[in-house]
Amino acid sequence: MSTKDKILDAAENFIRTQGFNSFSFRDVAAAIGIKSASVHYHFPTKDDLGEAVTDRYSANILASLEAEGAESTAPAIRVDAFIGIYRGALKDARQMCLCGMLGAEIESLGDPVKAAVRRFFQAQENWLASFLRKTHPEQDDEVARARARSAVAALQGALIMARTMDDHSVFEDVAARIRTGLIR
Amino acid sequence: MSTKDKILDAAENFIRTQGFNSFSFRDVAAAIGIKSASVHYHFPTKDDLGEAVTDRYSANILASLEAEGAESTAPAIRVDAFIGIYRGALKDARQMCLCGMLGAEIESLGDPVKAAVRRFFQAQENWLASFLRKTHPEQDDEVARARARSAVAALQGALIMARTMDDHSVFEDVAARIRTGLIR
DNA sequence: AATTATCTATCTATCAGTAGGTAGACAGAA
DNA sequence: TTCTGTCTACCTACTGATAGATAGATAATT
Repeated sequence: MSTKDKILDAAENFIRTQGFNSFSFRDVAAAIGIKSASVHYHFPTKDDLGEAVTDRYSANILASLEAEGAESTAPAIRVDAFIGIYRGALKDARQMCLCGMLGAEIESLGDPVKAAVRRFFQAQENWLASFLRKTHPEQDDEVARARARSAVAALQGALIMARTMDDHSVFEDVAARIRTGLIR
Repeated sequence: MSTKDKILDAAENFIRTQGFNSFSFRDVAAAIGIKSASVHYHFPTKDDLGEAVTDRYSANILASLEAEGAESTAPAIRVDAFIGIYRGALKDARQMCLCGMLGAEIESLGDPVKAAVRRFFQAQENWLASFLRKTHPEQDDEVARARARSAVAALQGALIMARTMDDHSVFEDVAARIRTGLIR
């Protein structure tokens, strides 16, 4: 793996566990065995790094939804793929969604990172709303959008609560209700 | 207002807008026109300050629920009081729930703050679950708990999304669905 | 083929600024 | 006098960021 990718991996991990403002260039460098000046070589400023991590994360999520939850797949499978992305973050490494974390800290971020986080949430809402318009063509677009927003919000909040309470059942309780709410 | 209260107010504001790791003792001191050493006099460490802010916040929320949503009040009013706490944070100052922010950053916090945040979420869940057991006595306790957790999670996530998208309608869309879900 | 020049990725060393935190002086109130 | 609250002055550690050196690979020129 290239150094650039190692840096992105380490930075993503720091952001998703501790937040954007609680890690330094030195932390990232130490995590992968280089010096902080070398991190600056690949990403001149912390905002550059944050933007790159966020863009890569968004692309990965969308690609994963494309793979596991393509339009041809059955509705229940598609919903499970969507929820599974959030569950995986929690189960694999007790992490937040990258953009859930950055969204909480949004006021302390630079404009490029802010914009990248916005794009992520818009994409999540769009994916779910478009799913709902397909499975419930009789429903108003506004209703689909509201349902989509509610599901994304609940998943983000579920990650916060499950991590805080150190109890995965919090996430599962919320996920189960979202699932039936989206499939119904 | 006492200096101690001014410090708590300023710290709460910083945490709820930017997060616990993006403000300093100097920031707090400057916000209220004193020196950082004086902040240390009232709260020796940053953890002490974080714990005090969190405990005060929890007490205030519970008192407010006691006042506006006491057990004798009609269910719809009680739910509105609960949701209104979250809406107020967003509308008045575009702030997060203090514990939603700290919950996201939980891994970077000291144990006393962690514990205080946990107590808040447990109290929120308990309040809503006890409300639901009263309005739906026929329902299992586990269902009430799951419904309560889902509502709190969705409200926390709604704050993140509404702030990130700079669009209050995101919050209102989610709040409306939670409201009907809780009253039904 | 040999030489020269350029590029890439890293390093060491350093900067000015800020972090959380402390010691001790001082003024006013009890 | 003693206690309370605030101050000045300072500490060590760390922050994001930069400058300049260096080694190795690659490309261009002779």
